[in-house]
Amino acid sequence: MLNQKQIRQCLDVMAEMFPDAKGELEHSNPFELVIAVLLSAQCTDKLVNKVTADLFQKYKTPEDYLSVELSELENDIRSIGLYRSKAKNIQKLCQMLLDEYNGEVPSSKEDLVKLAGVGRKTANVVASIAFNEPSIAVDTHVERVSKRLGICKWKDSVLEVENTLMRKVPRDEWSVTHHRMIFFGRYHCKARNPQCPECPLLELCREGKKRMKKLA
DNA sequence: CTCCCGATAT
DNA sequence: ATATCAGGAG
Repeated sequence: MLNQKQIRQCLDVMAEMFPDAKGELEHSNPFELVIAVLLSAQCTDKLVNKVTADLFQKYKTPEDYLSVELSELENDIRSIGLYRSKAKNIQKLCQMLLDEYNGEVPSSKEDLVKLAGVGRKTANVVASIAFNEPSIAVDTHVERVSKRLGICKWKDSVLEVENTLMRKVPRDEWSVTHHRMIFFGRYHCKARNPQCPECPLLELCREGKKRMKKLA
């Protein structure tokens, strides 16, 4: 397990590697962001952007999403995986916004997680990006990177990973750290073919050293 | 825990 | 061919 100083080192190296890491889901308001993040489950953000380019032209408000048949909305997001449950959740979410939040996206995480199709990870992303609330959303990348480096334990749940990161990382760095860990995981510490040989963090990475030994 | 599920990289 | 992709609900 990494100590505080080593974790600090990880954050600094990631900051150097990805100085302007930020969310890559295209949106122009909180409502579009919620839809985009909901769609991004088990799917690349690149594909989400391709779909939302047309989607956001056609649907501007919660009422717009509710004005069409479910099958039509399914069709509009078909190229994204899990499209049936996502389409259903979008309509349910829109109805909830109209019924309980005056048609506006709520800004608190407690309210966000109540929305259909919005779990803890999505709520954290929306709260962080749209409402500037410090958060560390733990997605597959953040979880994998944290566990490989040894910032947390292998069997930790995503909630435990989130709590550990919030304890070890200064609050005012939560949001940037979240984005940098995602970039680090997406482009360098990749799930399939991690770039261990050329990794500046190899010396303090438990999993990295294990992989190098196996490679030799 | 399983299921949802198409696109993409390897 | 198959693992993986900014997960969440039942």
